[in-house]
Amino acid sequence: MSIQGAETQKKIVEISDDLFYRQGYEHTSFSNIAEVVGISRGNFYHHFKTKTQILDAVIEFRKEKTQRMLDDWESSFTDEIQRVKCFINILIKNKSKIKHYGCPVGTLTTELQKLDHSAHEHAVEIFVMFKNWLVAQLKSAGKKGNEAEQISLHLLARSQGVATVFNAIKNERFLRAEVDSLETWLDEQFERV
Amino acid sequence: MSIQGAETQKKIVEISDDLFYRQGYEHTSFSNIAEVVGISRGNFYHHFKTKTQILDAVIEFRKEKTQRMLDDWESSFTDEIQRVKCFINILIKNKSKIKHYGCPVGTLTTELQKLDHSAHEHAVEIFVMFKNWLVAQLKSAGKKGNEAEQISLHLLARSQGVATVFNAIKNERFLRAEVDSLETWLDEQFERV
DNA sequence: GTCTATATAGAGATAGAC
DNA sequence: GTCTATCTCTATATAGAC
Repeated sequence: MSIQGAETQKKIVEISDDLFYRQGYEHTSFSNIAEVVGISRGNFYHHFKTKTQILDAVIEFRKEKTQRMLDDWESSFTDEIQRVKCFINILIKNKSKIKHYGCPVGTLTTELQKLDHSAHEHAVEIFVMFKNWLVAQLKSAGKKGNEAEQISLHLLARSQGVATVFNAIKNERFLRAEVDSLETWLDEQFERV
Repeated sequence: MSIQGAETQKKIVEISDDLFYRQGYEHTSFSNIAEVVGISRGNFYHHFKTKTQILDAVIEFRKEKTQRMLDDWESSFTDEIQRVKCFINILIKNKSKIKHYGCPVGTLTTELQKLDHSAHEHAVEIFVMFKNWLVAQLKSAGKKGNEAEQISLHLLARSQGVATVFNAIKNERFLRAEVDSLETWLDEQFERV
C-alpha cells in the first residue's frame, strides 16, 4: 500500500471517528464519509470492505488516542490524585462537545449494544482502558485492589452520568458543581485513612 | 375511531415503546413493528402517518407511565426520603433490562440528539418530569429550592451513570455498591442539618 | 488508487381494492 | 380498518474501466 493510500485510509478513520461521534454509527453512511473525505463511494471500498471494518478501525484509533492521553496525564503529574483529576476534568475540557454529542465512549457502547453489533465488546475495551488506568493510579496512591476498583468504577459512572444529564439539560452550573463535588469526593477518599 | 382501531393504535405504541428501547429508534423499522403487532405495513399508515408520529406517541406513553410510577411512589410512602429511594431503586428493580438495554430515558435522548431529531426536546421532558418530582420531594422534606435542585440533578446523574456503566461492564457487585452508596449519600444530606 | 456504473436490499411512505 | 401492490429514496456493497 502506497503512502498516499495509507494517508487516505487514516483520513477515512479520523473523519469517521468524528462523524460516528456526532451523528452516531448507524446514522452515518458511506456517502456521508466519502463526501467529507473527498473521495467517491466506489474508491471507499478499496480501503474498507465493510462498515464494520471502519468501525473497528475507529475503535482502534480511539484506543490509541486514549492511551496517548493517559500517558500524557502520567507524564504531566507525579501525584496520582492530580492525574485522576485530569480524568475528572475531561468533563470541563470537552464541555462543549459533551453538551452537543455526549461522551464518545458511553454513547458508542450504548448504540452498539442496541444494534446488537459484534463490535460492542471492542468498544467496551475503551471503558476498560480508563478503568484499568484509574485502578493503577489509585493502587499507586496506596489503595488496595478492591477499593481501587470500586473508586474507579464510581468515577467512571459519575463521569458518564454527568455527561448524559448535561447533554440532555445543558445546565453549565450543574456541570461545574458536579466536577467540584467529584474532586472533593476524591480528596476525601485519601483523607479518611 | 372504533374501539378496535384504538386498541390497535395502543398496541402499536406499546410494541414500538419496547422495540425502540431494545433496538433503538432508528434501528427499528415499520416492518419490524408491523410484524410484532401482527398487521401489514400498509395498514400501519392508517394509524400513524410518519415514524416521528409514532415516536411522539411513544414519548407521550412513556410520560404517562412515568407519571403513574411517580404517583405510585407517592401513595406508597409518606416519608419523602423513602419516596426518593424508590427512584434510586429502579436501578435494582429494572436491573436485567438495564443490563441489556441501558436506561430508556437516557438512551433515547442521547440517540435523538445524535439524529438531530425534532422530538429530542420532547424526550428530554421525561428527564424533567423525574427532576421536578425529586425537587418537590426534597422541598417537602425541608430543602431549599437551590439545594433541592442540585440534589435532584445529582441523583439523576448518578442513576444515569450507573446504568451506562452497568450496561457496558455488567458487573452486579458494582450496581449493588452504587445503589447502597446513593442511599447512604441521600440520608447524609438530611443528617447534616 | 481512483473513478463511474450498477446490483441488491431495505427503508419510509402512498394508492386503491375490499 | 385491513390488505396488496407499488413508488421513491437511500443504504451497503460490487464490477470493471482508467
